[in-house]
Amino acid sequence: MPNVDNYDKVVMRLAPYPSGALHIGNARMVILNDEYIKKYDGELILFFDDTIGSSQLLREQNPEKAKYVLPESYDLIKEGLEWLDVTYSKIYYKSDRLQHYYEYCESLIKENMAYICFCSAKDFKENYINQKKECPHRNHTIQRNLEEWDRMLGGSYRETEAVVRLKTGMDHKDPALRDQIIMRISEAAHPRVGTKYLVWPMLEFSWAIDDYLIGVTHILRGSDLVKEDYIEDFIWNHFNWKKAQFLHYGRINFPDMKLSKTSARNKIQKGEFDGWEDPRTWSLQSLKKRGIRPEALRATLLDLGMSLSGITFSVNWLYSKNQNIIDEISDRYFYVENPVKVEVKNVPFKEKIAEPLLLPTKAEKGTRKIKVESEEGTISIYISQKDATNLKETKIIRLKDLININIDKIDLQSDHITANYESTELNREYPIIQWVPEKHNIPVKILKPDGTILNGLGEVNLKNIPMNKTIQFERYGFVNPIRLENGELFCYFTH
RNA sequence: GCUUCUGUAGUGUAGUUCGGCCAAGCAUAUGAGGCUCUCACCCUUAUGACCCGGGUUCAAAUCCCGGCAGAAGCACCA
Repeated sequence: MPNVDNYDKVVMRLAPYPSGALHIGNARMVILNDEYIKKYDGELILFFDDTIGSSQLLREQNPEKAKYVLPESYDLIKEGLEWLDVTYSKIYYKSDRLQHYYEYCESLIKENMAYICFCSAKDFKENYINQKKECPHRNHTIQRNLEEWDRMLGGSYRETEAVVRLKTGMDHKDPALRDQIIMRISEAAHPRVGTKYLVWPMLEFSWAIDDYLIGVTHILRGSDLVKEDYIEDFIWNHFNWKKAQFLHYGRINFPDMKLSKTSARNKIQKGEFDGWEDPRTWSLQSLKKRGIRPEALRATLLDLGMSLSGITFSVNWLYSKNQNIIDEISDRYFYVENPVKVEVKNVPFKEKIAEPLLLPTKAEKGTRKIKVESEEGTISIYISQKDATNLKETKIIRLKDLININIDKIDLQSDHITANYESTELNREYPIIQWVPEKHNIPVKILKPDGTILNGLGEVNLKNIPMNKTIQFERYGFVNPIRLENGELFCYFTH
């Protein structure tokens, strides 16, 4: 990190916009900040970037697209940070600090660095930005601008009728930086301060003020915000303030994941998603529910580093890191999806207890017991549909830790298979599959990351497992048990 | 279109500051083999990259120039 020595102490800030729970993409910003703070023994500030968001007009005309503060997200964000094990020294709210922005905005007007503009957005872009011309309002006197500023604050103008523009220069070579708006009017209500304020700052302006006031030394932001550096720097230069350092990281694309707090919010409101824990939100809350370890997410994000190039994120990186952690602590159980019944005849015992290891890599953890009983020399068990479709008549397979059976007849139409007892000893020639007794088992539902729910049966020992501790269904994958209700186990699929 | 940034194996990253130790490391993915009463884990092994073209130099992934490709910004969003 550059220029650490220019400052007594490294101070950085997390600046989430509270429009929903933090998701896997936001976590990169959080983790990188946290790692730098730890490395340089600095201070981390949580600064809710809760300005007003979209105007009242947009909220009415296009509520789907509108961006606004969601009251519950303040807590959702804190919860996510806690899960990530990120601590901060203090909390600020932008919505508490409007007076600061007003004060410095007025200074800029007084010093002829800003003016009140009455152009519409379209007009300004087409006639002035694109043609590098100054709009008529730009040359109003300071006195006039101050009067109009008072009228803006006093409510004489409605939304979109007046804005404050910074005089960065209409001939600036970068069209993105020509006389940017720094303050605008919003009639929308804010969850924390209601309609107390009518005039709200734009992101870059508010940060120019706050980063200075709260003493931030290093600012980490995505490459989508590089132009904001210019505005902050412009204002710091003008006030002759000590500057913070900017650091950037590139954008990540998340194919097959819709990573948008706004979009998640809409789907939750419509009832399409089951709250912020729905795996399709990819929120930190949902990852926790799935049994993803925060250390795995941290390591994955850290692997990406500060690279400026656009990255296509592969969720397998996360799964792989997570598996390294949970594989050696997740107990194993039998689970059969879309069960198909198998009747095994001519078994030479009345009852037999299979004793598979809870965790093969740690045999000292012991075994679990699965009992099967025969009636008139026949036992009934279930296997998964997937395994059933791979069976062939007269072929021998092994029911893991139990017996070998010789397939007799396969009738997948009626989900019924018959077989004959073959032998008991392990023989590696035979394919090994998992099974569940017909008499003692437990229904299991699994919620997949795409929102689908799958049904199956699990071994009876699942009735006595702790919730929220990942387990592995052998030859299937890892799941996180969420609740045992009405004799049914409900799990989130991990990976 | 204008502005800025970035280009190392399928994917991501290390190395680029101060050229040589990089015929390029690591992770993940994939193939093969081993271990195992899971097609998990673990072990062994294989595959696979410096965007292109010039230039400087004894020497370039690293410096310079020119292409090309990708990303971001050009909102009264953050």
